[in-house]
Amino acid sequence: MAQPRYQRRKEERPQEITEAAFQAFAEKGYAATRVEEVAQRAGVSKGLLYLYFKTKEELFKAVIKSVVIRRVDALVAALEKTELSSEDFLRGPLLEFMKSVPGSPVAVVIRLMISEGHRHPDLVDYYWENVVSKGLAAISRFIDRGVQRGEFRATAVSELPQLLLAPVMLAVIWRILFARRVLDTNKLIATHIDMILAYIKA
Amino acid sequence: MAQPRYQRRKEERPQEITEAAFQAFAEKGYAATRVEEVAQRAGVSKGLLYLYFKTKEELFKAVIKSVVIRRVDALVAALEKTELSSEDFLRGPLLEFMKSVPGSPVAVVIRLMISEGHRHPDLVDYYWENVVSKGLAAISRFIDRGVQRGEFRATAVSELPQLLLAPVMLAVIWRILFARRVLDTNKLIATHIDMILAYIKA
DNA sequence: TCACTTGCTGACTTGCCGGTCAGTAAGTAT
DNA sequence: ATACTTACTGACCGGCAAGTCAGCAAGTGA
Repeated sequence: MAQPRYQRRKEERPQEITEAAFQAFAEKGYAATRVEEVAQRAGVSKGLLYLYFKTKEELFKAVIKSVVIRRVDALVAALEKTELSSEDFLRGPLLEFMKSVPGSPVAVVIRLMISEGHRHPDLVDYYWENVVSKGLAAISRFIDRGVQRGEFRATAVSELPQLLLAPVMLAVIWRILFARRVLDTNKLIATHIDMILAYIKA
Repeated sequence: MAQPRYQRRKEERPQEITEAAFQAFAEKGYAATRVEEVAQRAGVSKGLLYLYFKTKEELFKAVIKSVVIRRVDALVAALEKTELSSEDFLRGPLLEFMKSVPGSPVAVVIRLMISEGHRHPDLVDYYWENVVSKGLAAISRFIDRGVQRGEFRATAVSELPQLLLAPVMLAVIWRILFARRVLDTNKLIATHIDMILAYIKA
């Protein structure tokens, strides 16, 4: 016996803490989550948390970044490198990606950004540069490529890639607000893609 | 001289206070707004505020309800009573309505609901029953009417009225997060309506 | 095994903010 | 005028949660 009261794990702590924080923020939002609770979930004392993160706000930023970083690049790469026809790509990989968002950590991040973005403008900038603008630009290029290949006709969609993502946004919000009310978000998104294609196909 | 220090205005106070609260919540969000600040904006002491609203939470609910109540019924009525062709109605009054949302108090309410909804489930229910479900049902009926009249073909849009509103949602979120980055939300919404029509027209 | 470094703990401090209430003065009735 | 009601004020209280720090003990190396 004489279980040691704790183990030293300098390397792993930050990730363990951000993961615990993500869980907590996802459930309660940022403002309503106590730092002490994050520490508990991470199996750590509050004091230690403050060794790794100077303030609660810094912890918040770390959480957002940890979720965001991986996600987008995969999508962008897929958009650039696919050898499918544009239509097949929209109906395949992109559709799957879009359907996955509302149930993913990204949805949590969106909620946090909407609630707390105001007070973290530098974080909004970061999110903009590393996620939103990259993603939108890649979609724009993808559409343009379709136009050049003669698969699509020239439409306003090229300059408004947001149009593609609109139902994803709605689905995310829906899940946040009305989790209990039924909405077939998959069908919503699939129908929307169908509609887009009907509109832009040459 | 001898300005009286205050005037008694029993009748007007509640509205004055909810209006001040709306402003404050719009700028800072609910959690970050101090009751004292709301009182100041309303030109009133904190104590008086607590005479009219039992708690900060009750004030919050009053604010949401005051914004929401008027709005939807007008839309629903317009959807039922219009004598325009379905296409003209979509391209006219409905488009105008949709374009107006991102800059209206409704956008603020949406933000507040997303941030704080979790902790006010009864408010979410209220919002659902009095706004969302009513509005969506009216749109569904409108589409169905178009189908019956032979203006539209039968599509999944009847069961997914959310599809129509998706770009409005995105525009609202965009304004909240990326106010400074340009997005022609009017064009976004107009193009979307165009697309919907191309998809469902008989 | 003993001296030493440092990851880690948890009780404490501090300041803020929702909510209270004793007192004050604006309006009213007589 | 004068007595009375009540809308309104603002100093105060209590609790809560962010952030601190003196001390403790897990690991390390000789």
